[in-house]
Amino acid sequence: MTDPIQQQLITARKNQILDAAARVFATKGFHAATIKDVASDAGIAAGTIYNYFENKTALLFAIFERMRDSRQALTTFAELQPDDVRGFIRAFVATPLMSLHSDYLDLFRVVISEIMVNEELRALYAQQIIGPTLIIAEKWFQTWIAQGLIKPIDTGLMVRTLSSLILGLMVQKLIGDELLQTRWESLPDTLTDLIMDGIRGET
Amino acid sequence: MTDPIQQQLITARKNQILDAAARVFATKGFHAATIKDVASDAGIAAGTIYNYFENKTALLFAIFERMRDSRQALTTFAELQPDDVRGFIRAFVATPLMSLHSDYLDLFRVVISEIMVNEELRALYAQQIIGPTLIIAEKWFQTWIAQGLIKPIDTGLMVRTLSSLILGLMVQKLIGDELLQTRWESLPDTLTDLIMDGIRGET
Amino acid sequence: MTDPIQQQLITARKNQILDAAARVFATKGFHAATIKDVASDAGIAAGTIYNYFENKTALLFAIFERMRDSRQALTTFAELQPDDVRGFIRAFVATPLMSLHSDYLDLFRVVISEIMVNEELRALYAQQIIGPTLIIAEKWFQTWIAQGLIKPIDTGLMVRTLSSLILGLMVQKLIGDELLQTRWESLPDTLTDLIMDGIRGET
Amino acid sequence: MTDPIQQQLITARKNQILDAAARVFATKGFHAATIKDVASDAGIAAGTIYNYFENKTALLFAIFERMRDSRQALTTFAELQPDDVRGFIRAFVATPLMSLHSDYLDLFRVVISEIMVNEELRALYAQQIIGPTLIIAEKWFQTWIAQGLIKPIDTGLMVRTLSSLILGLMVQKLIGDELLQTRWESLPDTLTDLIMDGIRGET
DNA sequence: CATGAATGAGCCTTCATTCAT
DNA sequence: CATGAATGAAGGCTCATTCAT
Repeated sequence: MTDPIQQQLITARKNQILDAAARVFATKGFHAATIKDVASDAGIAAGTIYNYFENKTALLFAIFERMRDSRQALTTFAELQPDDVRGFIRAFVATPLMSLHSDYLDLFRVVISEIMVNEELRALYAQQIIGPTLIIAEKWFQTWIAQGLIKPIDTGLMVRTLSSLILGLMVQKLIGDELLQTRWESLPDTLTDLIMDGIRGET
Repeated sequence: MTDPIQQQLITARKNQILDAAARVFATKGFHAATIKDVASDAGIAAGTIYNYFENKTALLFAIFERMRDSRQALTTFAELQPDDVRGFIRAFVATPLMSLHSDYLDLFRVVISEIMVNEELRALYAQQIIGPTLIIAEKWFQTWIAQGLIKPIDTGLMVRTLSSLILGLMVQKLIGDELLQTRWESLPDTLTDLIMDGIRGET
Repeated sequence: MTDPIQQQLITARKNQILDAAARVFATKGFHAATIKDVASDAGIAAGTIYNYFENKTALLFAIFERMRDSRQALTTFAELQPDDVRGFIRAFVATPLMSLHSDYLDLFRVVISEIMVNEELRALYAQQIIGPTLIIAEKWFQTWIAQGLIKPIDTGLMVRTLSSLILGLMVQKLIGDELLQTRWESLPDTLTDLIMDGIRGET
Repeated sequence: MTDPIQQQLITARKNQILDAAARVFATKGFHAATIKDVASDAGIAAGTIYNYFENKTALLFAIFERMRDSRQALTTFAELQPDDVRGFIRAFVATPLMSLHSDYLDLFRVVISEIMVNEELRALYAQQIIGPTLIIAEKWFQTWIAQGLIKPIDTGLMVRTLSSLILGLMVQKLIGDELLQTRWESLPDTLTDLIMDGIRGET
């Protein structure tokens, strides 16, 4: 049961299956992909998958969790100066944007697609990914306002606007916007400028 | 063949079917919905649907086209003053946001979900909805820059940022963000302020 | 919906399927029989069965109901004289025994087998077949006791003994007892004698 | 090979497995029970079962054989007086009826169910359990008739009637007849009276 | 001999689509 | 053009059985 070597084997096999599932889902989409597709890609028998995952949906959820974990690993703003508004904003924007590797692109597409439609997955996404980020960010904004570093804006709407902006850019990139894809690297700076100062010409 | 009365009947029947399909898809999702579900909701036989639409996917595409048309109808900025930057931005943001009625919410959810996964639908969305909007908006921004009304920003990235912001807010609302849902009405003004002037405190 | 011709067609198709199911179940047993077996035997596609029956188990239940109905049709003792104890007993015994045609033999085997194991079917059998018979019979016995026609026995146990005897004979015949099969016709008389007078030699 | 200690170990392990199988089969039924269920209940691995039994069906057969053996152990009428007709009948009836403990109830249910459907098991039951009993009983009846202790009835039908009565009562008890369950203890006497003297009132 | 992961045949069921009426 | 019964391909999932360790 708790044999560490067994656990490693189990984890390895799970990852093998999830890697295959991620590839297949990304290629064909979740609904079009079959368990046999995943099994073939993983080089195992279809039935074996059910020794490690409850059902097809569980594969999607596990993939989702892996994405969440890999994302949380990135979301560390520890080294930032507390009053460095611009630095924080840039990091806040750049971190998720840069995590959207070309490897993850198609997988993210599938997960987002299912999030829209699957209530349970949607709740997970809201609670485990969006939620914590919003709370952390909102505290920073409140601090800055108290310090007079930024205008006294509605922090709740502000953090949602920021995260929506990021999410929307990702989705639009996924949709195939060429300019976004070629200029993706320059987004953090451009966005930070916009958020800090807006577009209005100085008068 | 091209008997106008026949055409009207055909159009009416198509709309009857699409109305039903929109309701059913919105309720159960595209994949979970069956042709019989749609037929029942429309009060007709399942076979009849195939007299008007090629297959199930065609229903989704037709629904998509209706959404596109209704959206294009809204996107008229004719009455705006050419130099009213703030007015344009506000309209540009408010129009799609306000079109996300509660009626359309779930349907939009389904369509977005499929757009992510269906390449053909995705191309349509990019070309027919996002594309024209971006082109129009970009021209305005270029004009304003020429007039010195706004900073000399990268207009391509700018319009994509704006439309992504809108799209992202819609998606995040769909995901179930409560604050966004209750404060939805105040978004246009808040966003316009942000876009125009940013968050930085005046020094 | 309530079109009588439609109803007839539906009933005919249901019977066609049930006939096939009865044959196949009788031959291979319920669990070993597949839906495709039934469909092939009925000369239709597998999917068609699901237009008429919920699932495989529903087929068994419907078969059970047909047997119940055909059995109830036989269970009429109206023409008997109220004080004809021997006549009643003989009819009570003979009716079910004689209904066990060779056609029904294997089917009855399957149904009994499932009744043992399927709680819902068991409840149906107890309530709809055994129960009513016991109640009717018990009233007759009580009348006869009141009239002094038979000994003051425990009527509850008596009617259960009788119906168990019948059931047991059927089961034992199904098990393949050759003597029972060849002498089946003489059972009613033999049993009636036994029940009336026992085996003890007159002293 | 024929090491006696090895044999004991093998027998013990077989019994361990059969005990578990009996419990699991009785609880879930033969078809619903899985080999893993049995293995879990026995506290061993699924594969181990196949070191002792050919396949799943073999478990059922072995259980059946154990029931047969335990039953034969009971069926000893040695101590009865050869002319004690009533005593013999009572023992003949009481022995199997009383062997239907609540422990065995559900197991018997499963075995009977499979006997109905499995031809091989059915043959075993007929030859090894019913058959010998009938032969023994028939000889007694013939003796009694020769002695004038009972009427000159058809002994073949008679013994089958008796054993069917017992079998039928068991089945009906299994089906859930409440009165039979509460009055089960009084059956031997009641049945013996019935068989000996019938129900007809003395004239 | 014990283990239990791997296997893969096979089943029930769904449902988009067709077509005779 | 409407109907809806019939179709049958396809998929998720189970589980008895095997066999390398």
